[in-house]
Parts: sequence; C-alpha cells; structure tokens
Amino acid sequence: MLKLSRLTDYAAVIMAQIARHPDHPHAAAELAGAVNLPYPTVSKTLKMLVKADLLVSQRGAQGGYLLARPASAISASDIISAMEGPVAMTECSHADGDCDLMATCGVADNWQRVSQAIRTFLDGVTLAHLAQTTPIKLPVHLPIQTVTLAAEASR
Amino acid sequence: MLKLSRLTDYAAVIMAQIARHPDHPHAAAELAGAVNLPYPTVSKTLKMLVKADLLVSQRGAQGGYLLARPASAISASDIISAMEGPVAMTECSHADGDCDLMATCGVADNWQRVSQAIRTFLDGVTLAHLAQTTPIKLPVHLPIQTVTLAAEASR
DNA sequence: CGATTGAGGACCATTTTAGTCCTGTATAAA
DNA sequence: TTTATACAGGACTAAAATGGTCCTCAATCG
Repeated sequence: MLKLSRLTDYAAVIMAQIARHPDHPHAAAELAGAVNLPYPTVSKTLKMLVKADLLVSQRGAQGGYLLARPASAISASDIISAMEGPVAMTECSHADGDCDLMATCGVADNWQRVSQAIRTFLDGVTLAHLAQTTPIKLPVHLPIQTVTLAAEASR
Repeated sequence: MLKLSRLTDYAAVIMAQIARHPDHPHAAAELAGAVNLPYPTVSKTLKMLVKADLLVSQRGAQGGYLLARPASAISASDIISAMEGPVAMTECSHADGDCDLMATCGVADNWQRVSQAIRTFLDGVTLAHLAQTTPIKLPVHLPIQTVTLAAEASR
C-alpha cells in the first residue's frame, strides 16, 4: 500500500502543529494534548525527530521543541526518512544493493527509477505545504500525470 | 521507507518475466526456476495475481499463467494493489476515513493530495516499462520535479 | 536547590509478513 | 477413460516489524 507507518503519521501531525506556532518551544505534554495522542508516544516521536535534526530541543522549565529550520526547508522526505529510514521502494534501491537476485531480477533498474521519481517528488513537498490549514481540494488528475519516464520518452 | 513488501517485489519480477514471453503459458515451477525463488512462494504470488485479474491461469498439462491483458495495460499500481491492497499512504487515505483524529489532525487533506499524486504517477508506469531489459539510466532529476501541488500553485 | 522537561534505552504485546504444506479440482494427452 | 500435470484454496507456523509504555538519568530555569 506504500503505507507510511503510524509513527510517521504522528510525526507529520506533530511537525505541522509546531510549524503553525513556530515562535516558542512546545513541550511534549502540550503537543500530546494538542494532537490528542498519548504522551509517551508523542515523546518518542519527538525524540526521533530531534535525532534526525528536524527539531531542536530545549531542556528545563519552559523548554520544549522548535523546528530546526523553516518549515519551507523541511520536506516530506525528511520526515519520512526520520521515522522509517531512507525513502526506497525496494530492498535493492539503496546504493550497495547486494540482492542475490540481481542476475535474474530484470526489474531492479526500473524500480529504482520509479523510486527515484517518487523521492524527488516528496523532496518537493514541504512541511509548509503540509501544515496549511485551508487545503485546496485537488482535482482528481494532477499535472503529475503528464510526466514521462525517460525510458518511455525514448521509445 | 515507502517500502514495498517482499511479495510485491516478487510479483513485479514474475510479471516482467511473463511479459517478456507473452505467447505461451508459464508454469509456476518454470517461473520459480527462471527468477530463482522457491516454488511455494512463487505459486502463492501467482495465485494472488490471478485473484486480482492481472493473470489468467490454465490448468492441466501444458498449463500455466498468462497475462490477462497486454503489458502496456497493466500498471505498477495494479501490481502493488494486487499484493498489498489499495495504494494509500495513510490510514485515512481511503474514502470512508473514520480516523478519530480528524479534528486535531490538520494534515489529512494534504497527505491525501500527496498520496493521490503518487498513485497517479504509479498508474502511469506500466509493466511494459518495468519489463524493459535495456534500462536507460535516469538523470538524477526527473521532470516530475517541476510538478507543483495545487496548494502551492495557488499561493 | 528543586521543579520541570528532554534523552536514552529497555521492554513487551501485538500485528504483519513470509513462507510452507496439504487437500481438492480442472485439463490435456495417451 | 485413465493418468499425469498443474492450478485453487486455505490452514498453519515462524519470524520480524511495529507500536506503545516505562524507567532512570541529565540538563536547565527560576
């Protein structure tokens, strides 16, 4: 299903919440209340986001979490990678692909191309986009539909 | 990681194998040999692909599996859906989203838009593309990068 | 100093996934 | 008509990933 893990979902919601009020730190407990999720889970998510350098934390009273950089400089890929590791569709999508099916696979290169396209797309979607509270309903067909694979264009 | 399940990977490899020799039925055992995977697993995968109407099967001696329609009419989405259910990034991406975080979520609409864009892209990638044996190396940046979200375009 | 708040990691329960196997049924060829 | 071939369907198990909770330690502010 290409599904994101639940924690990634939480991360997006939490990041968006912070992005909408970027001027002061947000404590984990406060965020948990705002997004209506259990505190320990929110806390765990926040820690992962800090480790990925998407948030910075401030300890002590009045402490909390802040965006590490502007929302427009944080991409969907960043958030997904922070929670699930690199965005890749197949096991052999990463550079040092040591898949023992290489010889008989025959689709590896093409999947990687598809994977790359999606990654590039997600790089272009920023937290600023995600955090917008007045979403415009999309038409069913996006301009993306007109994109062609290099392989296709060359036929 | 937006990762496909391993069975989906297998499905793609198997489908591509059949697509390259579309004129006669391929037995599960033959395919298992060709792609170097255990027979039971290949068999299971093939059954799922039949149930999803991407393959048709022929029983009995000289039987096997054939594409249900031309490779150019089978999309990556079709294959992924067959193995993992509908392509959707979030739990609330499907129509009757009864996510109890609706009120506090704030990113649902935007994720759905992203999800839709990826789905549309995958609809456009066909088995014929995937099965090509002489892949053209993509430049790092695909045309897809120029695509804008409706939300972004409207700012 | 003491209250607050994050850091880090251990831990367990649950779900999902992968993989195997068994029994039944359709079909083709001898 | 018989027999071998090959798929259909589903039960079952083992392993792995995921989600979620909790505990102890460290930093910071007032």
